[in-house]
Amino acid sequence: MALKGREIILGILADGPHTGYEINEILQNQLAHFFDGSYGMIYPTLKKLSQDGLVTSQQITQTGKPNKNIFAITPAGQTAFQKAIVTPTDDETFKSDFLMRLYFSQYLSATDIHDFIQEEIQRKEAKLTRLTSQLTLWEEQGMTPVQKITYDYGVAYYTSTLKVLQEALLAYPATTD
Amino acid sequence: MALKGREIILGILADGPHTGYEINEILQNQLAHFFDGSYGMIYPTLKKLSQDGLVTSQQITQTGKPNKNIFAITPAGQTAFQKAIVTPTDDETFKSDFLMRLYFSQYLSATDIHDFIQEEIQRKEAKLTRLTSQLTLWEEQGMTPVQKITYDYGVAYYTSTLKVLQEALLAYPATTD
DNA sequence: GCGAACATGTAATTGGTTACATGATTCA
DNA sequence: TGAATCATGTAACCAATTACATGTTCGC
Repeated sequence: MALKGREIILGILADGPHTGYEINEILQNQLAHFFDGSYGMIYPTLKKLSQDGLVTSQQITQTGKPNKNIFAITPAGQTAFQKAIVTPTDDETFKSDFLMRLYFSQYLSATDIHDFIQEEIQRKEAKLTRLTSQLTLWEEQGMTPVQKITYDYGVAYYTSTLKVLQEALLAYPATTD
Repeated sequence: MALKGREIILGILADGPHTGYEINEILQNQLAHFFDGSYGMIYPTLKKLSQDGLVTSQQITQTGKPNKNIFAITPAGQTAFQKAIVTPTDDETFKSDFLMRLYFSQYLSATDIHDFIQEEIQRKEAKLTRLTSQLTLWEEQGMTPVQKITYDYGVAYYTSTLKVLQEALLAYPATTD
C-alpha cells in the first residue's frame, strides 16, 4: 500500500515540527520529482491528523505576518508512521500528459512537433534547475545519504530524458525565427 | 487539462477498432511507462463513451473463446478527440512509493537499505525488459516516429535511474548469501 | 491439474484536485 | 503598482482504484 498524504506529512513531521506552509516548501523543493502535494491536500490532512491525535498544533501569533500553526508529531503519530513504513512498497506511477499527446501527434506538422517538444524541454530544464539549485541549502539543513539517492535519481531522470528530447528535436525543423 | 481515460481510449480507437482487452494490452505494452490504466477504468469508460455516442460497439459471438465487443470511434468521437488534443498540456506527475520510502529510511540498517534498493532494481529491470521486448512487434504493427520518441524516453528513464540505483547500492553491504 | 491468455463487467470507496476566499509585508 | 513571500483554510467534485464476480481453451 502506497504511502499517501497522511503518512508523508507524518514522516516530514517525524523530523521536526513544521507549519503547513513549510511542509509545502519541502514537498515542492525536495520531493517534487516523485510526489505532488498541494495546500488543498496539506491543510485538510493536517486537520484530520490533529483530530486523530497523531499531531498537535500550537498557534503562534505573529505581527507583520499571518499567524501560523506549528504542527508536531505525537507518540501515537510516531507509532502510526513506523507501522506504515514497513508495509510493502507499491509500484511507481508516472503520468505524462506530454508523452500521451506526443504519442497521438502523428498528424501534426513537423514544426508543431518541434515547438511542442521544445516547450517540454523548457519545462524540464526549469524543474531540473529548481532541484539542483536546492542542493547546497538541503545539504546544510541536513541531507541524509538516502535522500541524496532520491536527489540523484531526479537529476538522472531529468538529464536523460532531456537528452532524448533534444536528440528528437533534430528530426523536426525549427520554426524560422 | 490533462488527457484522461476518456480521451486516451478515444485516441487509441482513432487508429482502428479494438476490444477492451486489446486496449488494455496497448496500455500495458506501449504506454505503461507514462500512463496506467486498468480494466476497472477501461470498461466503464467504454460504456460511457458508447452512451454518449462517441463509440459504437459490435458484439462478436465466438466459440471456444468468450464473446467480445469490438469498439469503433464515431465521427462525433473523432471530433471530441480532435478538440481534446489541442488543449494545453498538463504537467507530468510522477509518484514513486519507492523513492518516498527511501527518503524516509535513514533509520534502516545498511543491509535493509541494500535489499530495498535491490528489489527496486529488479522491478525496474523487469519493466525495461517488457518495454524493449515489445519494440520489434510494435515496429511491425506500425510505430510512428513520435511514438518512437516516447519509447526512447522510457528506455532512457529506466536505464539512467537503474544506473543511479546500482551505484547507490555500492555504499550498502549486501546480505551474506 | 494448473497457469496463462483471452474476455467482460459492477459497486463501493476514496483520496485527492480545483476553485474559491483572504490578507499583510517587502522589494523593485 | 504589482509581484513575491508568507500564511491558512473550505466546498464541491470526480476520476479512477480496489475488490469482487465469472468463464473457456490451450499447452505443459
